[in-house]
Amino acid sequence: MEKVEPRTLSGFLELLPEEQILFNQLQDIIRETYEKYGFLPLDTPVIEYSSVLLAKAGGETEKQIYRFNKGDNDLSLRFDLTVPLAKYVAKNYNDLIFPFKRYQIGKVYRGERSQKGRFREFYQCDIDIIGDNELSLLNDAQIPCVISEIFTKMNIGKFTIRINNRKLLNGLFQSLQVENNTKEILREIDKIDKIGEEKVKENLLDLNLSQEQVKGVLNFIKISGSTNEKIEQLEMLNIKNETFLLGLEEIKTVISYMRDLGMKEENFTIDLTIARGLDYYTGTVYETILNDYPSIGSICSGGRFDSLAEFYTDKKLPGVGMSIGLTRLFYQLREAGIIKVEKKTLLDVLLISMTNNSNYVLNVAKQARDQDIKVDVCDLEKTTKQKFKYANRIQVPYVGIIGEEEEQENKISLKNMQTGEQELLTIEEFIRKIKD
RNA sequence: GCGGUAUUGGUGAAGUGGUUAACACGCUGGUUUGUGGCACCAGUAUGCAAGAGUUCGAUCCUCUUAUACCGCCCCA
Repeated sequence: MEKVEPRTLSGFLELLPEEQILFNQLQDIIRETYEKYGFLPLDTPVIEYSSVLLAKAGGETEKQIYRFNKGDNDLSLRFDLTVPLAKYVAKNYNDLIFPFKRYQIGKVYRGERSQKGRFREFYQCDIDIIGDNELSLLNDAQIPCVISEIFTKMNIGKFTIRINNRKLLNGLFQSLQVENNTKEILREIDKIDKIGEEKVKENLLDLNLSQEQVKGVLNFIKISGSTNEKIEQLEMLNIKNETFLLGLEEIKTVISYMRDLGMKEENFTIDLTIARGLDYYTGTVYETILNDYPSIGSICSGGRFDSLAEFYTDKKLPGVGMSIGLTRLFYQLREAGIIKVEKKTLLDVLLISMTNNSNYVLNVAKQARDQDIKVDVCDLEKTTKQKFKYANRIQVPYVGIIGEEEEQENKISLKNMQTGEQELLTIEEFIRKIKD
């Protein structure tokens, strides 16, 4: 029979079991930490009506979205978790308690040209806090604390959450009177780390900015020093623009709250060049990098928006959130050797029977499982050598050997596969030993 | 959407216009049917991405297609 070649679409990540175990460990840290801070779980469909997903979308989104027809329905795969959240909040407004804090871990889809570390299907792990009409800046401060705790727990080295406020940039643009092509300017600012100051200057001039305007922009994004020094310099710019001053107040407040929340100084910084979100965010914006691996890029980003669901409802629903791109993070961490596969099995113990008598060994398995021990029984008809070979391959920490002798005495020989030590234990002793 | 480079077993790969496509890892079996890892032995690509062409002869040269990777674009 003609066989079909088993292959996976480009840009879709598929892992081996031992890799998936590692991936899930990271995901568990994220989920547990989100829950610890009071975020509620949410799951929404992968497929939505195109009209819902594309309510606000512009050109690029439409190009990247997976869109198809089924019958008369025009459907799309979700490309992020924020738009479905907006729909959800608008739809369930009357049943939700505000501020609504939700987390969502799920796959999203983007029909981009896939490259190494860039996926078409990937996990996003979002937290967002949605207010009804208003939302305290305390939330802007709590979000990076959650993220900081997660990356600390993951033990992936030093990281920095870069913080900025879009009002600073918008206010600056207003004061410089360069408001018509802010989007392009933001894009250039975002590139400064990559292409350097000179090139940015050139590009800005190409955007028809005057020498003076370029100078104004560069003076702003070149501000450096400690967090407090940066704030000082921002104040010294003496920009008398309402938006700018509001942004400055906001970022000062947020940072003050963050310090009160115990956020370590080394884990955050003001970075006036981050301009992510382009036209999406309206206040605080965040981006996170690993200090030792800047080339990995941002592993987590987000920000504040004034009105989450304006395309679905007249209600004003300000929100703030952040998203970890887990698939990319996992892939990059593994590529860089920061995380390594350790376990090939989740089992605590594998039972190996030396006899053909199934009754006793299966009963031991049942008793162990009742005590929440992860246990499996090796296929009975295999040879002893094959059974041990299997145990060795899956790297199970313990093997429970059960033969005639053990069966008669109601015991089990527990072998530590690392040290090779073996001892004859009662079932109770065996269970106690595995549990600690 | 636009460029560049590549494609040899399950994996990492060497190699040449002309007999059996190196080596290593992995896997399977055996030496060893109440004890794995180590060692030794044996097995493991009718084929060099697919198709067409040039040639007495192509994995090697040419073209087309597919796929992958690297840039650009973009990244809510």
